[in-house]
Amino acid sequence: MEIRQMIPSDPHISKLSYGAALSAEDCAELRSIAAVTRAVDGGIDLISVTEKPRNVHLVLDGLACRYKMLEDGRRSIMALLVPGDFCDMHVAILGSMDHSIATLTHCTVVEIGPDKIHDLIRNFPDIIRAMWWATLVDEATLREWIVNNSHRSARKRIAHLFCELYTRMKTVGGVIDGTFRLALTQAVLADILGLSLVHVNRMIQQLRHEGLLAVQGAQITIPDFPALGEMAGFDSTYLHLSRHWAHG
Amino acid sequence: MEIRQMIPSDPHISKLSYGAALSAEDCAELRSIAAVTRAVDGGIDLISVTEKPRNVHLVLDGLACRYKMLEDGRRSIMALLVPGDFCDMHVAILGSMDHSIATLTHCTVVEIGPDKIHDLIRNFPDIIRAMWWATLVDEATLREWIVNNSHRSARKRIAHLFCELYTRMKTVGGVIDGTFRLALTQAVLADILGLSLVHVNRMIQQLRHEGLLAVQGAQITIPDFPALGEMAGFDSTYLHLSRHWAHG
DNA sequence: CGCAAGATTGATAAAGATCAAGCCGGGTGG
DNA sequence: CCACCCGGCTTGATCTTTATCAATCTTGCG
Repeated sequence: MEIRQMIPSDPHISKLSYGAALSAEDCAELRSIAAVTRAVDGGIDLISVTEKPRNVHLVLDGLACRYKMLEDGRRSIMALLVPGDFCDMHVAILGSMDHSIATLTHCTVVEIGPDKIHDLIRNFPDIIRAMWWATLVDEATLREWIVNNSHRSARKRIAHLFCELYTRMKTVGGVIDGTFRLALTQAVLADILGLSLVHVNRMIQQLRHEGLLAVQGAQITIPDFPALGEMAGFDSTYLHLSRHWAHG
Repeated sequence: MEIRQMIPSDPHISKLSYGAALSAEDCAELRSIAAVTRAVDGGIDLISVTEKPRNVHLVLDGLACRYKMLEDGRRSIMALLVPGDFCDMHVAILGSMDHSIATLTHCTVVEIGPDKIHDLIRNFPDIIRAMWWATLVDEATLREWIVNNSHRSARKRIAHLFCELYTRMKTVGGVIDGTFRLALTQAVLADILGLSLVHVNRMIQQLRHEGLLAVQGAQITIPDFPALGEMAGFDSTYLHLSRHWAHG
């Protein structure tokens, strides 16, 4: 049986609730923000290099990424945006983009204008606080990707990425029985991890044979998450999911 | 002849002036902040993992880094802090550190308490704006490090790092005749770049023999910066040094 | 003088890239 | 309905890059 839809309708609310204690009004506001969506095909730039960024983006469904092209035509992916992820909260301070953001699959996104942000700042401080938290988690994730891509073997690198995605999907309610949906081709994995497509393929097969990973199309299953995490040296601290604000 | 001191006394002012138009009062305030310094030996943690961060740090002299230790005892360095760099502007929002910050050499640092930050927010909006700019540049630098460490050969990786450091040192007035001082051991370079010490050594020698780089102790000379940049695929856009705010 | 930190060298092994096919499934146009 | 085409996955053979191991060298300094 294939699971068609696993992401709840308000992934951003699930996610932000880890960053601040959101009231019923906050949630209502966040729901209303997500009322007007835009459908975008896969492989489309949401913002591209040199462009002057205007809106904050929110991914509600699908998969997008931050990337740069190298001199020789290869693509380097520096971040994945899964449902519930915001981006460019702040970027009005910088004059221009130094990278592009593109959809990898068909996506449902929300564009939030500067007016709305100012409204939030004035009237919904906890939402803003949660959005800052999300930004800081993104930064921590960048650091962990540096560690992963610089110092781990191909095998661990792949395993670590899947552990991260599993955990992130879980926070937006996208994991059922160790299974989640994410249309990651092996070519995309190669661009993320700085490995060749062929090598990614072989390492994934190895993980499959060891029973640590199961992939069928876009459906990814991690049968024994602790085992995979142990193998990869995965420590979720950097995702800051502890809701520390609740204790104080 | 060896150049002893090349960093001007207020590197943070030089740097922040790229992030916002600072008034004479802003500069005076920044100078007074840097009046009370702390001397720290090399190899000391300024903040370590799991600690609850309190103060914002500013490096006035020396070299520090963000790092994590891996399971197997290796060290992964995710960021270098050179004179003029702030860190943890924000981090009060997060409950705990997910990495450590340590000095690599003897450093002169400033610790800025929450009270001072609140004072700045109330009375020096341009300083705050510039500090946000610095934070966003740090984030952009993390992204470029992912690209560098994931997709470039050892040779280019090293060259690219030196191009970045040259450029960053230049913005704080630390470059004279293509020469700057930075006490980077080859072991530290290995931890930054995810390469073995031996391989770093050989590649640096290669760059030296090609006349692209000269290293004598802590003194680093880049005789032909455009040539090195060209070779490494270095594009300084991500450092956001254009002073866009000046045109508008 | 002798030590320690850092740089260098040579020999060998392993991880991963590259090249070149082949395969599989789903969509499409005749 | 079927041939074929294309994107994505798989395989095998071979080549490069980089790691590892084990010394040795250099230099500043107590």
